[in-house]
Amino acid sequence: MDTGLRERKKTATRMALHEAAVRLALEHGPDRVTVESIADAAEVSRRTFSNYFAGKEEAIFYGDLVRLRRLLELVREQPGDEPPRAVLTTAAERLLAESDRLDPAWVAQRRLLRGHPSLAAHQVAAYAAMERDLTAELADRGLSGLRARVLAATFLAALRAATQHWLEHPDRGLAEWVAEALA
Amino acid sequence: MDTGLRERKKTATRMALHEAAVRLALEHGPDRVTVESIADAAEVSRRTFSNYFAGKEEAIFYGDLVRLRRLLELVREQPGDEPPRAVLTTAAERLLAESDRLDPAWVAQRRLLRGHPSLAAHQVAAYAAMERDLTAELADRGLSGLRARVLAATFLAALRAATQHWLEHPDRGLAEWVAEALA
DNA sequence: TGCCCACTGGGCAAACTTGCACGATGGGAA
DNA sequence: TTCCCATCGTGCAAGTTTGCCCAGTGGGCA
Repeated sequence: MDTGLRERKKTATRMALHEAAVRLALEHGPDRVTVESIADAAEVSRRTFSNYFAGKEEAIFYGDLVRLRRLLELVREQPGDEPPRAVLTTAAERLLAESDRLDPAWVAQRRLLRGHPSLAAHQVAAYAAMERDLTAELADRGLSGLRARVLAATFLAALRAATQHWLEHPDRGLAEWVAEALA
Repeated sequence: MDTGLRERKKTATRMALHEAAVRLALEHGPDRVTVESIADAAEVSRRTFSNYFAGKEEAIFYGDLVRLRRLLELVREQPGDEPPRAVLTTAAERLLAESDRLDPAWVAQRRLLRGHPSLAAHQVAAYAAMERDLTAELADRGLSGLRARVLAATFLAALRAATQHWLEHPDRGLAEWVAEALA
């Protein structure tokens, strides 16, 4: 972490844009939100928005990107001699443990954005990028190319499915659904 | 007023620095405050502080400067054929009317800063600058150079004296003291 | 006395933001 | 269809902030 003022302000601006984008998308619906209104809400010029995000979808899904990056980090910081599947399930457990998101706003957000065509494309793209990185990480841990690819793909698919399922059946905790899906 | 984003942010930064400077001076005493601590409190670099103010005293007295500038503005916007003394007293009345400063923080601030040598010098300088501008304005209204100078000087002196007096005898309103001093 | 150290003001380059302009895109009205 | 208009992405110049620098100042201490 760079504790410099410049770096902190950039992070703050990125977060302000992300949060403004999510809030406005929830308030008015994802397609009735303009880049300009997001920039205004974040106290920043329209041009500056473009310096941070390629489009409003990217701004909306920035939270997911952070989450996925954190997951990759959790995978990487585990010892190299662990069995790959254990590494993945442990990482998933820790991710859920450190972000106890019973935050109802987050749930509402996911519910609203789910299934929205232009947004879904971006979410898929984010997962695809993560799949690449995760595959590389697993290959570094000795798996063959094919096995790494398959494991990464199925792991992320299971994660996504469990989250989706949890949104529709919040009677049990997300962690339980994830555990079941990974098994 | 320029409603542009750039201009608004500059104003916000200047105000943040001014308010941080006053707050810290009140908390820790005027000389135990460093430029760096002011900049930190305003979420800005030490270098940026220097882009706005020449020193911490200037930052502390920026509020007074704004007040004095507003007074000059109130003088200027009055019709040119008014008697000069009436112009001044009217301007003073309006200034007091629009800023009903019974704000106890402001009083505490003035009490603390009053008499502090390094600060007093700057306050005097601010009044001197205003005296110049006010003299010029009065000269534009037809007064001879000497009369303009004297009227400006006595008017500002009366204002300052009334404020000072009010700080020590807050039993009557500031407006009353000012009215009496001007008479 | 001389030395150290915190604080300051300001030069400078690099990084960042803003404002503006221009072309591209797409939806809706004539 | 064709035209209009809102929105968008992006290049560019000007304005602003940051970080690093260094020299000057003044208080405290050996």
